[in-house]
Amino acid sequence: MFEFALLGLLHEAPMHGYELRKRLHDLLGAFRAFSYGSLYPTLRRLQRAGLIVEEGPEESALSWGRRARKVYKLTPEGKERFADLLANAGPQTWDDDSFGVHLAFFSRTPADVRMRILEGRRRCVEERREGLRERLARTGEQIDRYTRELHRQGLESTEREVRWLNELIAHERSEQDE
Amino acid sequence: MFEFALLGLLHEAPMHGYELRKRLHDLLGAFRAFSYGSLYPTLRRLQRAGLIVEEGPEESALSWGRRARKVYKLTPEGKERFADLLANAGPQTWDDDSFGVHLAFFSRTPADVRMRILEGRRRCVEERREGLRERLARTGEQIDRYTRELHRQGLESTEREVRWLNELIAHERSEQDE
DNA sequence: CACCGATGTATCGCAGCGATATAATCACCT
DNA sequence: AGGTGATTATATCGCTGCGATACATCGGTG
Repeated sequence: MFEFALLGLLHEAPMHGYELRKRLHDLLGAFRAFSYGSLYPTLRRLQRAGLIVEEGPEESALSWGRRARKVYKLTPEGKERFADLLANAGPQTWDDDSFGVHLAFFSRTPADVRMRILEGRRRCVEERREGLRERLARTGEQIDRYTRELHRQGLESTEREVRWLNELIAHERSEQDE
Repeated sequence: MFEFALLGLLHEAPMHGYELRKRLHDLLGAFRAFSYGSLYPTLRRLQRAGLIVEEGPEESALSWGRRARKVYKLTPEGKERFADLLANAGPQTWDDDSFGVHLAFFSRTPADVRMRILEGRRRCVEERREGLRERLARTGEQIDRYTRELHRQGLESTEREVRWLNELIAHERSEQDE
């Protein structure tokens, strides 16, 4: 997942770790924070898998004095891998953790896959909503006040998210027709 | 965190793994799902730490024919540990992952700690909200449509959560004064 | 000059997840 | 009586990601 995000980011330009992290943080803002504890290991994983490579040590002319940094760039296999991940978009693509990340890379995502992800996400949130509705109805008044409050808030926010997704989907469709 | 949840649940009654999982799922509903992959290891961890013990094999009379199950109950140390976790409630208590869990155990939480957690959570969400506002303002129109949409939605939902927390806090205060 | 905050790379141990294996029991249909 | 699938139940494996921490350099500000 982090793998997906890093590959996506490196499509913009070659970057070093710190930069990737900042860029990602900027992109996802509230949605999800990635720590260096995942960043560097993932980077090495991608490198071992041949999906990224360290850019040669040239271009030192301009920016010397700068601290040692490793700039990574995508290999053709890396680009392919990113495309594959999108092509095989499935349930884990639209769970709470990844949906935001994928949305952030939508401009680099084919229209049909965009639609599949949006609809998958909608179904996922709708299911949660139904679960909450049922739970709230089932447990009449006898349940703990705070838990009830938690579920009420959860229900409301899933309802909002479904509405939001509907708008996104509608917009997507209108663009497709034009 | 899972540790906190299990200790909290076992205050209700002695339970076996499967039951704990179901109860937790019911309690948290949409909020968070726990897999058996964390459940059983955590249970063993708690047992090793002496916070829970397997209940003796008695009372077999009533329920035989049932599949082997291990019923755990709290030790005094376990109860103490739960109280300690509440007493030392800090930042990790009110992050996205744990806040819901803690709220679900509020009826077992002292009023002053409840207030500390609610206010901590509010500050945390407010900070996120400010971050999003700033980011939305800073990046005028030039940013990717989808990312922008993500941030807009994020901002709206954090705003709603702050309002919700305000209500909870107000209610808490009104109860304190009465 | 001394300190601080940002830049930068890196590792360690732990928490939690998803997938999977295994097995007994129950409710139901035929 | 037999079969089938859902539910109850425990457990492990490898992996992802996190928080804490360490370390080093740089550009300012007091």
